[in-house]
Amino acid sequence: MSRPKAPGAAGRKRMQMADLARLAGVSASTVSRALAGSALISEDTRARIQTLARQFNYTVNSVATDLRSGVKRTIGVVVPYEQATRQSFADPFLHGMIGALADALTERGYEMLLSRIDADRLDAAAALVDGGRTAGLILIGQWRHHDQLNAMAERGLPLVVWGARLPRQQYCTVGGDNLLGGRLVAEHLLAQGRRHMIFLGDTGLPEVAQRFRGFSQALKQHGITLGGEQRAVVPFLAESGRQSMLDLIDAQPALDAVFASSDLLAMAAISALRERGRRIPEDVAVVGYDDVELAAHFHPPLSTVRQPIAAGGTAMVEHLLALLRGEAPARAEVLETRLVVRESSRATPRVVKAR
Amino acid sequence: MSRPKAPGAAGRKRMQMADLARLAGVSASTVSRALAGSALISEDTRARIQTLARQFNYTVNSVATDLRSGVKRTIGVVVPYEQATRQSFADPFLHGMIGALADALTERGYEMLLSRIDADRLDAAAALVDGGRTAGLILIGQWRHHDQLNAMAERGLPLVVWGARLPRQQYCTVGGDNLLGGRLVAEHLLAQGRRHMIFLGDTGLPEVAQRFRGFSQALKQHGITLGGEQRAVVPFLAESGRQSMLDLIDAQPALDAVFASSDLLAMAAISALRERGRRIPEDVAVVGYDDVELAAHFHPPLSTVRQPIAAGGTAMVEHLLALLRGEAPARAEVLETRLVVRESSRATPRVVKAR
DNA sequence: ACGCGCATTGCAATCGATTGCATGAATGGC
DNA sequence: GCCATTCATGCAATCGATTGCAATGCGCGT
Repeated sequence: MSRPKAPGAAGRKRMQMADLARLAGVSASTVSRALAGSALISEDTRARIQTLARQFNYTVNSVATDLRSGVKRTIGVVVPYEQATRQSFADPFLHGMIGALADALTERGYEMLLSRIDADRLDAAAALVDGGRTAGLILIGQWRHHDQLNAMAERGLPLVVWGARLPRQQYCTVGGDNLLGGRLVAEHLLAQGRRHMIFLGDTGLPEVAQRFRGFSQALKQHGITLGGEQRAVVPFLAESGRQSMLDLIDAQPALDAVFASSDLLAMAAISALRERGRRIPEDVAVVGYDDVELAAHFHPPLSTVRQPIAAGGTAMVEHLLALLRGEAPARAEVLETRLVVRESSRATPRVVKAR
Repeated sequence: MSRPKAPGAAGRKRMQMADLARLAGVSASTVSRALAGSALISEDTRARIQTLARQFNYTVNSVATDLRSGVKRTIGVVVPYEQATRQSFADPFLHGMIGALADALTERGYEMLLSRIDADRLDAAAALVDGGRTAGLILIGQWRHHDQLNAMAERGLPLVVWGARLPRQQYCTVGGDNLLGGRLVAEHLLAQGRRHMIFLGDTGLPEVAQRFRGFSQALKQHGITLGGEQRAVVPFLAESGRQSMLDLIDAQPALDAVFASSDLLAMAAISALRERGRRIPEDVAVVGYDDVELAAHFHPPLSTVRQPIAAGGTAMVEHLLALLRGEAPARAEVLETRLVVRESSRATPRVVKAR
């Protein structure tokens, strides 16, 4: 007797295993095994039950399954955001990363719970695992709280983090070679004859700090020292990047190269440079970081440091699943990192000024 | 007796309510009520238990809670992808939308399960609800399967879709006014003296079809008819956009305006136009759609049709929660849609040719 | 001193599945 | 034709919480 369902309301009761069992004239155990594809069930019973299930739109309640079986097929992907700047989903890099993780998880039969948390309380993410909702965590970025991440890992929380390799690190990271990335950019810009460099990015974040270190160390080897005034600490936001760049141009009219720690910042910087009448790359060379999809279609096409995002997503998922299998945690995986040179930093039609 | 935990392994058993009850010297019922903030529990018992819970990193197992209480605090956000083109996360618009949804859901105490599905089997998303994992669904885009969405809604599935208002629609949509958007672009381009227009986008998708209709209808009112050769059916992918644009330029050298159905396509088109030596906007005006963050920082800054993404995210969540409360479903909400004119289509320094 | 009411707390059933073990039917060996 | 196997299925306990109802203890009025 199918009672008339309330018009459009959620009044309809969902069918459950016992109902299907009744329909099939078997016990719930049999239905459970049949749908799980157990070898204990005869071929025709299984077929009959599966057909019935499809007919009635029945799907096993995975909440109950998870509870009983104890295995979870959901992974928490955590995107921190800074309270102050509301910075978070702004950067296209993040977008690519989430897509890569979604792919990797889906392929392996896992679901993805996407969660935003305050970047100052990374450890709040632990509630997703403590509360039994997810089997493990993937955190995008270390932000300013290496210590919190270490504490979580020491507590035995299955955790993989996108970011930089750091001293005394207890958790597993996957990331690019930021030191190398910075160095490559420095060498490239030097080879183009640039001398007055600017660095754009928040060096309070480990990855950015390493990019800066690689950059400035390589410059120093060539006799160029980067002072504090050649560096603007800006969050990964287009508008801040543009504003900082405008200030820097006014303060240092001689600048002839900019290394931005993300493509978004690089594009914003280019926008600002144009406002001040600088030509790219003739007057100023600009290099970004990440090689997001749009970088190639920007004008001028953006030189940038490429990190293999898809491979990164896969690596993070693999490391996490290994952790969940109880394998010993890898400390850090460093992915291939290389410079992609496009128009925004190519050639220097302008004569290099004597120093 | 805390057994020594296997080094870094997942061997550690999670604490549960009964354990905490033992520690506090009360029953599990009391712990449950105390943590839920029930008025039945005395103030000091509650405080004692809550302190204890914090001390031991105890978090109520929400899988068990959901099962028993029947209320779910998780919403499925579904991002379809086209098998053929692997198109999905590519468009920055999507990125903004996911961010807006994450914000809206988090604010209201819901979690977000992000799921990718085949755009040809939108109804596969129903498994998230049928399987009890999520309370309802938010689908981004109607793609080519209005019928599947109707069937899901008729089945009583709590569902809200981002997209266009369509005839005989049984489900709730939230979206911009695509017809108006298309018309605004047409009128703007005409006002700039443009006459040879090109439309870029996959008109197999309802939203794009409406943008095209608004665009071509407005043109027709001004005596301009858009033939099939003035329209390229391309997916939302940068590389396809660029390639189609190159072909169009070669086939129709006289073109002086391009309306792309997404900012990503517009940027790719600009990139292609430049390759062929066309100046933007002097030779060709380009207008995009969405007003993604980068549009303003592109070169030249991109004219585009703006849809309020954050408001859209909030609206979708509100409609879905209303559905879950059993309220009568709204059929469609159409958001404010307006043209943002920037450099890419501004002015026409070139003398308008006599017709 | 007794009974009543109120404020707390515990017992036990329940949510919807999974799974070890027991059971019953069919088959095969001798 | 009877017992030992094998195969398929059912019973009942269980996962970790929530919640209606019963029980306890206490204060207080009379």
